[in-house]
Amino acid sequence: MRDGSATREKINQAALELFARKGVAETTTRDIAGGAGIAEGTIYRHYKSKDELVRSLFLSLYSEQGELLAVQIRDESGIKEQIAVMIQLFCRLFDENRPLFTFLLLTQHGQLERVPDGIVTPVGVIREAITCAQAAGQIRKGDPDLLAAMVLGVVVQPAVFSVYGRLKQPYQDFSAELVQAAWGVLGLS
Amino acid sequence: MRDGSATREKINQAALELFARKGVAETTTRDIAGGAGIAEGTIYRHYKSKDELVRSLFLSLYSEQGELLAVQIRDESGIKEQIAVMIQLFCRLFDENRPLFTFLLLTQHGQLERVPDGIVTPVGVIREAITCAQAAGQIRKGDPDLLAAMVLGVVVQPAVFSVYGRLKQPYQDFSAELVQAAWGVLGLS
Amino acid sequence: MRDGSATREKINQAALELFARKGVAETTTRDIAGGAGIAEGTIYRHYKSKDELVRSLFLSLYSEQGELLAVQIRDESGIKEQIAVMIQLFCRLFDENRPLFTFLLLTQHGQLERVPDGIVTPVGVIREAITCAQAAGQIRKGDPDLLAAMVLGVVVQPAVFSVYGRLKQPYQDFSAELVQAAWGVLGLS
Amino acid sequence: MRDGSATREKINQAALELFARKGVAETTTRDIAGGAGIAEGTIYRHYKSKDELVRSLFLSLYSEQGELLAVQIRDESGIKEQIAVMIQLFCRLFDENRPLFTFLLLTQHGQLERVPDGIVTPVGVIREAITCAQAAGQIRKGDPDLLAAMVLGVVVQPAVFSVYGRLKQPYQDFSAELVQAAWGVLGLS
DNA sequence: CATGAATGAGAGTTCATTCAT
DNA sequence: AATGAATGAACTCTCATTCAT
Repeated sequence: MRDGSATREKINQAALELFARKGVAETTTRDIAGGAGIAEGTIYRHYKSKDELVRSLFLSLYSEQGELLAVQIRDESGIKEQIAVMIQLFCRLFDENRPLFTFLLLTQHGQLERVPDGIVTPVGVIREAITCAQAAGQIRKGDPDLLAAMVLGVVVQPAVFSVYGRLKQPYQDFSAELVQAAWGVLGLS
Repeated sequence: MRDGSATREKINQAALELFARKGVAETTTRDIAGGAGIAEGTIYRHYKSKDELVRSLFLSLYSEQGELLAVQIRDESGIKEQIAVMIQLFCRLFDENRPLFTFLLLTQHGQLERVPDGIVTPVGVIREAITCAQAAGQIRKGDPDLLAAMVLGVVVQPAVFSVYGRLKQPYQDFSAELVQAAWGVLGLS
Repeated sequence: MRDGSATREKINQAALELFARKGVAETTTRDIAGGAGIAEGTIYRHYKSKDELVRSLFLSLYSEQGELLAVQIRDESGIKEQIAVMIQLFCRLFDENRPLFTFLLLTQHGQLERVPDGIVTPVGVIREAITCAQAAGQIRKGDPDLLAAMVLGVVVQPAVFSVYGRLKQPYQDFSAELVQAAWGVLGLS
Repeated sequence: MRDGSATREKINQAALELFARKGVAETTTRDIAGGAGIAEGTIYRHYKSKDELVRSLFLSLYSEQGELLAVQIRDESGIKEQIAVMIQLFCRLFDENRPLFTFLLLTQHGQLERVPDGIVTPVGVIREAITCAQAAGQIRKGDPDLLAAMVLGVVVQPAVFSVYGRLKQPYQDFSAELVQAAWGVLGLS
């Protein structure tokens, strides 16, 4: 903490919050510096550019979510339970840190194209679980990328609506319905 | 040419294509003028600002999609068929005009918040169909906004992945699977 | 009036009113066309440029005032009476057409430099009257340009204050005081 | 140089000189930056807009002149002496810094309307002196605003003519005549 | 490591002017 | 003579980035 990593964390926090609230293009480096309580130039001691800050923030948070999901389902063997715990986790995390998910949702465009290989992503984890379940005969065959996308869509689109105020309750209230629907997508129960 | 509607259309076409390819913030008014083959100042005879161009374009295209869906399901009475024809229509339109959907998908953030009331939107149409089906006892009760969001997600998220190259086939190839999944979301067969 | 001079007059009226209210630089050709109820391009059938419109308007109105003053004092022989009638005339015209004087007052900067020779101007008329009075021994010697400027200042500066709201009564109320003061400037009674 | 006050001063100097020479509307921010030897963007670290630069410059210089006058007449008790020293001071300052007065004279239109209360202005000082003199019975009754305006006009209008080349001598040459005329306005000797 | 004044390329926008109708 | 859509040069202003302190 002597080495300035506290400063970096302040930058990340301020940037995340501002990006979620105003959008990336609409947030200036001055905004970020102001929010973090530091000088504008200081940002450039920690990131080569604003763009790198955005990418770094996105990638670390995106893969962090992937890893949380991965850990969560490690001990579950059935796809039904895996889907359920993933969705419950997502709902809880979403309610606990909306700026984070707002940021991920609205930054995915422009970032998804350049996610490097060999990173654990939420989609990757879902896709993996689906592939395993297919191998185990738990669910029907079919393009696992498509299935993963559809499952993700079931969970993410209501979250988008929640962010934009069309759905007003805590996201966890929808947990059971979301699980049910995701199962439906995969033809379960 | 006596009226400027041809010019306005050229602006719309160029803007749509550029917004889809590079993003809104990354597209300059100079880019648009160049793409449309007109002078930069001419944009401002048709739109008060770049922002108004974006909003106007989004709203007209967004509601146009809504109306196409509405027309398509008018003569269908069962929710299953309605879902099916909507998805088939979406798949076909998506393949026929990717820039349009790319634009809508990546511009929704920042625009959805300010969709005026009294406009026909894709979500509105889906929601309406779901409400009717619930009233008719065709599907289970439950928050129609949530159900509509989930159905939308099933169709839209794979489209996003398609736009970003994670799904490479023509979107119509997924048509049957998408219909199946959407039914599953609603608990239909 | 068949020949478009009515249109020219509409342009002049609208321009005068707008220039007085908003200033020359702040008034656009679009404003003028709108105010005159004509198309923007039409202005250019009557004036080569906005600048020429301003200059033409200024010069014709400025010299018109000069001529009105000249006519008014033609039959007066004493400087005291001449000063008095000029000021009374100015006060009346000012109250009757404030936009005109507002325009002249705020456009003089930038126009006075290029008043062509051989034109009758208010200052010229005052200067002439002073020179005559000096020749006739009615007032003391002294630079007639300076004397004319001072007399003009006595009348014009309160008018400026009136335009900007620091003096609120009708300008004619000040008539007697202004005459008295102008006489005082010239050392009369 | 650690604080930017030297830069601000360079901007003020360059702007004043250019505004006086070419007019405010005709002076671009590029001109100012060029004149000050700085980058165009630097102006905006010191002023929110060109308009604010103009207003700030006008107000500070205008009130500065007012304060110089106020200080000058503080120890004079008779209105005659006060008028005399004010005019002598004005003449000297005018000759020493023509751009400053040219700027004030041609910017007053558009700025005078928005002079905030509680600021010392040249007119205010003159008006105050007149009011006192009236109270002391030194000069005749009458609207002090009008009297102040007339006295100001006597001094300012020749200055305008001087700026536009109609009066060519140093302004101090007129000092005695101006004093005499100003006294005449007030009915003194 | 942190600062913040300065930079300068380039953005969005304005508007006097033109010209085909 | 009148129109008004189109022009394009030039404007004001923004902001990611640099660098002397």
